Amino acid sequence: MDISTILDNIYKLPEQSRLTLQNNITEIAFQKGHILLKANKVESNIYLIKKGLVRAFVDRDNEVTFWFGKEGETILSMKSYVEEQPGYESIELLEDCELYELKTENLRKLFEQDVHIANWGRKFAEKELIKTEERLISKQFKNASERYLELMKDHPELLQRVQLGHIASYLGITQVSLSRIRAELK
Amino acid sequence: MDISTILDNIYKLPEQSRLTLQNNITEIAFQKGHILLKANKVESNIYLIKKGLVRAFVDRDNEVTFWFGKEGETILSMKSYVEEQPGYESIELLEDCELYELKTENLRKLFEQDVHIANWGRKFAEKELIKTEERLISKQFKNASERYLELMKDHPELLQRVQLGHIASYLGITQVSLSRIRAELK
DNA sequence: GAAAAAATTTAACAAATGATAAAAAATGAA
DNA sequence: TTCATTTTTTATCATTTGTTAAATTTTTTC
Repeated sequence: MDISTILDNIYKLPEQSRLTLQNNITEIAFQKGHILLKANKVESNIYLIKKGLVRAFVDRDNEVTFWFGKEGETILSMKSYVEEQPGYESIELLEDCELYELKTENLRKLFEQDVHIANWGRKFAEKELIKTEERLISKQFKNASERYLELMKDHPELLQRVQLGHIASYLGITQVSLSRIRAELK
Repeated sequence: MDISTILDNIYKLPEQSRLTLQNNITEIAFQKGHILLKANKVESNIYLIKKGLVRAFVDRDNEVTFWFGKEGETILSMKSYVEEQPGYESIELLEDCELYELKTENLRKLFEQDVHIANWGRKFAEKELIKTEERLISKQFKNASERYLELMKDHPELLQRVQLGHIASYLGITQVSLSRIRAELK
């Protein structure tokens, strides 16, 4: 996926501002299995996914996947990006990935200098917020089986690309529970 | 709570920008029980809470409370604010409230005109996003009893100000389960 | 302050999900 | 392909949470 398409999908920027932003972006590739961002670390880059698939997870007693990112989506440590604090999430590449890299520091400067880029950053946060809020509500309204069906409907390709252990974790259940749910649906 | 304090707590604005924003804000009061925002309606205002307490809820078969707002916090229909689409949430006043009112339309114009206000809007969304993401992760990591203890620790005053049915709903459990949890903790 | 209404707790049983272990299936490496 | 490893499913039993109904407590209204 082309960088200008990705940027425009978040918020349509005037040509000049888009080029300014693009000038701060470089391309980089990593292999499946690579840990791109590490928990408890202030991360200094954000990434836009040109190609590939990643997951964000938190690791306490058990490992909980709470986000999947695919083509067009943005990878960042939210705490690092927003508060310049160590984040709670790690990012693992589930496939070989081609990424666009952008230094948080540069982005912060652009936010101060260019009203359009500031609004691009605002729209990005707002759209992520809506997605997160919808997931929270879904979690509160629906049982595991309904959430699984919802995921199948909204993101069927994830089931092809991600192993079920991660899907189960994302849905907030154990892998055993997910297997049971899948068996009941047959 | 003073309007300039509320605005500055989100993001410290230069004097001039803060005054511009304040010039678009009026004060208004409503009584406990008033429904401030209605689901499935494009809302044209956002509110900052000077005094009082509100809840956001979604109403399908059952009613689910997914947010409480108190002094200093911002009330809005996220979908209306972000996408100018009908929202899924209603807002009910749990106490008599004094509010600061701001027209979404005016705010949108200010976002285009003033880079500081655009960044204020960005910070607002980013901070809400972190809070929502933390709740989602808490929901995935912790059982009901742990989430209750966490709420007691982080927002003890809510338990004084909100009836337990709403708290239970916020925690994603039934009121009966919450009663059981509270009994076990004694 | 008494009666009515609303909120909270308790109890009993049902359903959903978790934990552990083992079996089966799928994937990857030699 | 074949063997080893990883992933997924199945089975059993334990725990958590839900459902319904009734009892109790608190709040509101007259």
